[in-house]
Amino acid sequence: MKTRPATEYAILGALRSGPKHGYDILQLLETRLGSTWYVSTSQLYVLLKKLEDRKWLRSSVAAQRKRPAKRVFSLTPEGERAFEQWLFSPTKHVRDLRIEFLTKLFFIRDLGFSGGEALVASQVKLLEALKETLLERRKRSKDEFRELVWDARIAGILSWMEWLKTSAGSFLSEEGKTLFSLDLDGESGIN
Amino acid sequence: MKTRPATEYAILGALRSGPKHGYDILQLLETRLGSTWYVSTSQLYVLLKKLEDRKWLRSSVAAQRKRPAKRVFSLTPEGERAFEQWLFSPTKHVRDLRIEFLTKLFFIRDLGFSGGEALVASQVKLLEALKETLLERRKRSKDEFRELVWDARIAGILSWMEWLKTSAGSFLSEEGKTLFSLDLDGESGIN
DNA sequence: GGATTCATGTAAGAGGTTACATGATTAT
DNA sequence: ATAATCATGTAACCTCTTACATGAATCC
Repeated sequence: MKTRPATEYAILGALRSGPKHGYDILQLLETRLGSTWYVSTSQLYVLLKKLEDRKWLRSSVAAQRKRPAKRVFSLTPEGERAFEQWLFSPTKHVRDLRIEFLTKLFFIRDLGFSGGEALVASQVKLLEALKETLLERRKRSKDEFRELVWDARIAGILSWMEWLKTSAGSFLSEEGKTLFSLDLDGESGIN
Repeated sequence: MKTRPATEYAILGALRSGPKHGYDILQLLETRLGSTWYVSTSQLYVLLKKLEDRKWLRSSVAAQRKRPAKRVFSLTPEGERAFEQWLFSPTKHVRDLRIEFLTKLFFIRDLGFSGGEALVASQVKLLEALKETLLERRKRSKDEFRELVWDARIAGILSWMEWLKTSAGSFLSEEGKTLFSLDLDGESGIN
């Protein structure tokens, strides 16, 4: 199963709070997500077309007296489902945390969803498991270069786990709209 | 100044220890760099052609009695210069540490270069400076999401700095380095 | 007789960037 | 007047992946 590129979900997320036209989406992603997620204007319109073909979006043209016509996009029920499924899934790869996971957290809070803590918890669990397999492999590694590689990856994972438990936790708990529990997992007292 | 994709430098690195043909390069990168750097067979031949066009490589066809002809590639002086310039430059972006920087360290040790410690030191310096600017920006950040983003990036940088000072340091200083020995005559040494 | 190793490539496609192309309105 | 904002797109190109294509030699 090939997962769709994350950029498309950012667009879905922008539309989750109501129908918007292309330029609007651009503004929203730029001002709110900032440097975390840059979508070029060209790419945006290409992706909007693609998402409409896939029936996750539909559009209607809104004529304006003084401006070029706008194409207003809105989520279809399928699109909404796809977005929420993406939103609450932890990322499989560590490299996707930096952009993709951050964006998930953004939308969860921005759109007023609950379930952020659960997402963080499942991401921690996933990283915990990954860390274990890497530690295993590190033990078995034949040469020093491999060890160096595993060390780097493991260090990165630990850093993200720490971040998830502290920064991400408090980001979600601020505002107090959902119950905050840092009781993330049973078996890892290790740091 | 657009930097060349790092994959090409891995190929140059493989050839730095002596002329090789495509299949050989593939084997070498696979067995030595392993999962750190995967180059598909198709990509390899495309890149070899590109590098030859760029005059960083030259090739000659070596006929074999019992096998299909091999095209043996070797570094030109320009190629060698380009490789060494790449080899001793720290990576500008944190995301490139995972693959590109690791590979630099591999080649420095594998080829018996000195100057690894200096590279590590300059990479640390670069990250240190980056950390400072990020800390500055974090202070100025208007919303909590931006703070979260900066926190993640800063944590990642700190993790890498720690790794550079410990793991990378001991990797370079350890004895039993494989000093490269050239095997210049064509098909003798292999299998 | 069938799988694996040796050995080299082409072609299509996915996902993205940069450049190009258009044009009206509004703010300075 | 001219720059910025609003508003939409196409085309070319880059890097990498996957699939396709070929074929002899050797190992089991």
